[in-house]
Amino acid sequence: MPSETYERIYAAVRRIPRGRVATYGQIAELAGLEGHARQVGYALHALPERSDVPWHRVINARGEISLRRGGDAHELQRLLLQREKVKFDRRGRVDLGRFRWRARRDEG
DNA sequence: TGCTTGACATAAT
DNA sequence: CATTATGCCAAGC
Repeated sequence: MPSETYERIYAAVRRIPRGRVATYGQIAELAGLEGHARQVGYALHALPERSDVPWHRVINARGEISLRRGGDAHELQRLLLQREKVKFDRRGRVDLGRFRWRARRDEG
């Protein structure tokens, strides 16, 4: 069982609705880790691909998939997002101005 | 225990 | 909007 911090992060990621994307900063804020966006990415890194957490809906503040080359995870994320009707830019970036999910406090 | 790295964010240029 | 520099906390060695 992971640390309680991770649990909070996973819970926040699960709050992301379909067809929307959220930035690490948002997840951190929802998880109560405002300012610790790195830990969000780190938690997702430790997340198994068999997990029920929609990690693919989490991207960086630039609307780009930060995953490094050498792994297929970044491609998988793009495919998963495309299945969510999320449009990608020519440079492989998402228009946060349209697909960015506004977190809600009274929701859930 | 201490240094380096990391699925990032923000401010400055 | 892209690039560079700095800050934050946790994991890995």
